[in-house]
Amino acid sequence: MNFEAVTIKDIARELGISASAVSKALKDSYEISEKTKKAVLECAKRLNYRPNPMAQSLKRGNSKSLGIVISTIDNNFFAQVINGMESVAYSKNYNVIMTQTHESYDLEVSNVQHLTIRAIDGLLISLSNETRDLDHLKKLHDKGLPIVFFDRVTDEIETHKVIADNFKGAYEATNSLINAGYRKIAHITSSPHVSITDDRLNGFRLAMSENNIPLNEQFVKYCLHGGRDLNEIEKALTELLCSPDRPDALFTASDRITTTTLSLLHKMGFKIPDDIALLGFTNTSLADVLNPSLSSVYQPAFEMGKKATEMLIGLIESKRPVREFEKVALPTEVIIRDSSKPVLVHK
Amino acid sequence: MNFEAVTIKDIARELGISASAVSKALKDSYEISEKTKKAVLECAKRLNYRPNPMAQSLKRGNSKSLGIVISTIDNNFFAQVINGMESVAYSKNYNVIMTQTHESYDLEVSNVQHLTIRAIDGLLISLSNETRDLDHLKKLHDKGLPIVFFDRVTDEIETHKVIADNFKGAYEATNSLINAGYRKIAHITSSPHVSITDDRLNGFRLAMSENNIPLNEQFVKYCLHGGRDLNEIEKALTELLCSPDRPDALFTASDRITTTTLSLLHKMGFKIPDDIALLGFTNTSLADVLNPSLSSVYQPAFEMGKKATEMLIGLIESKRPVREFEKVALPTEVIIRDSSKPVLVHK
DNA sequence: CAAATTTGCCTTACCGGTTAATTTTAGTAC
DNA sequence: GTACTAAAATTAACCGGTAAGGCAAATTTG
Repeated sequence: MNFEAVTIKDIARELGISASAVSKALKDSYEISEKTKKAVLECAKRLNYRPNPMAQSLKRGNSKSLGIVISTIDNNFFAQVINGMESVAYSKNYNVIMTQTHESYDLEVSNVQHLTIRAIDGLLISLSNETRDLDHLKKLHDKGLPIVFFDRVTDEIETHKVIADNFKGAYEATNSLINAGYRKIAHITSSPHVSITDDRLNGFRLAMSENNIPLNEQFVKYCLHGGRDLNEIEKALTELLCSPDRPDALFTASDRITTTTLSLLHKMGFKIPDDIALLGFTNTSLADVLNPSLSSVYQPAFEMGKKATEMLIGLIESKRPVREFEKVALPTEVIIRDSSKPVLVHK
Repeated sequence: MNFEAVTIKDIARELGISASAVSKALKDSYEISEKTKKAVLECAKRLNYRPNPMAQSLKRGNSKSLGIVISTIDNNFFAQVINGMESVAYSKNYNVIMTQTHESYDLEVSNVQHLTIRAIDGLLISLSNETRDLDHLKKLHDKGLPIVFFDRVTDEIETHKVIADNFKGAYEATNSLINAGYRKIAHITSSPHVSITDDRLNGFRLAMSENNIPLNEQFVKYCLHGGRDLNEIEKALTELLCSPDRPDALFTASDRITTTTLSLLHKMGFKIPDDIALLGFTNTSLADVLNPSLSSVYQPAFEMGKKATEMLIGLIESKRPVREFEKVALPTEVIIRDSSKPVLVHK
């Protein structure tokens, strides 16, 4: 069942020269005469010769591929990030190998393992919601594997990082809810101890305190699996909404949580924004046509993917060890739609 | 900048035996004594030895990776397909390398080229909307590269294929519109000469003719780029809706076309379903919470990815050449929501 | 015209792992 | 002690491409 390829030896045999002459001719080496070069090039084209990448990798000690670890691809944000990564990688002649953690620490460890076994030249990773221990990554980083973190990052490993400006996005989103007249604002977020959770929560807290609105700590709900399973969001919503003093607005902290919350609110029969307003992080292009149109914090996902990949390839191809690392925060965009209409207008 | 690994030679040196003894011990060969095997295994574990996949690939002549060609990953349908592919590939120790055509024939050719240069063991492909000429794939197929088509397939190459039951999905969807009281049904679809376009159009036509509803040929609109660019859908909609005898329902043929049509109808100020009903192929999990909730034909995307990958790995690992090929059609599901409510109820 | 240099190509070793062919070692039989 | 055999390990070749080093022929130089 294999699909035999033309090798450098076939060309050598055809022209009656040695394999190394062919190799050198193909690299336009000064050691080879113009006549021979021309003959080799012609023959290579005629036989449709392609160098075997595995032989090259083995010899050179690199693989020209990048590993990507994300939670799941079926999510607008990550799909757009990968889109950006692929565009850069492809243009620089790398390919990408993607794996999903589904927010599980164990899967993250085994995926990272799997990827490094497969010989990647560098790693692009957004940590799973469950991940607390970073040993699996520290070991690789210490051994010299270039790593760039994006989205969910960590301070424990010194390398390049690309995030959205989560703090500012959350701060502005919360302010917009406050300006629209909402006061009892609840926040549904992912697992604590994840970078994006902290940043977004801090932005939320600052906006609240700057406006002198006391924050009911019961109004901050964590979803340990990042909203991967519906039940945890359902539980958070039930706790928030089936109480006498329920919030008048929800600020949700991730793509999955936001869209699932919208679905559940529908199912539970809440009118948005009359019964409760909703504003959340999401990258769905359908925000405009949701019922109601959904106010959202949009992250420049494609750019994040591009930037992270450019940084990683920079690390990989750097001649000298890199000592200075960047942490880039890309601007988010808060877009107000009907799901957080001003209170005065509709009440 | 490289990240040196433990090799079989390190183990050999450590134990004072030859490299080949180590290799054989690791494969539990009968030629090696139990004592040596135990020592090798212990040492391999201690040094955290991992065989170099490129060396193995070079020797064995395979790469344990599968190429995937899709139009774009930022699309619920394809994201779910890839999800399914990844799950199977990963469990069978393959990795997947994904590329996007963005519906361009040229990109399809260059991506396929790029993938085969990278030495894949097999190819999973959904043809681009632009693709008419299949020479680039025929050549590879003739050379023995295992290929499985999914979603957008072709009759010109004999191999396994996995599709959704597009004909039946379209037939049932159209029938449901007819049963709901709509008569002037328009169909917005992708490029002609693409398998899914034909199948869906035929299902549409059959339902119409079985119900003795004459089909206005002006009511079938093709989008040559599969809805990748907004303008072509906008043009189709304008032509359909800005005419005295305009349709009372739209049946849209793909994920992108359906969601974009919904957005545009909103923007143009049409009330759905009062002014015009909408039902289309889409895999978005947000169908329920769109405005209005969107009637849809759902495709088992995850299963499609799984099935296609199982078939491909079957081809790759088959000892004897495969002569009998399957074309599997997975059932679609038509889900009626508010965007195609019965006419009597709301008019 | 011989010596020195350049040109152009070949031989060889290597990357890391696999495996056929072969040699060494240990054990048994006579 | 010799002959024979089975067991255990080694050597060598290979996968395809790369690159250092070597060598013969052609060209330049004194």
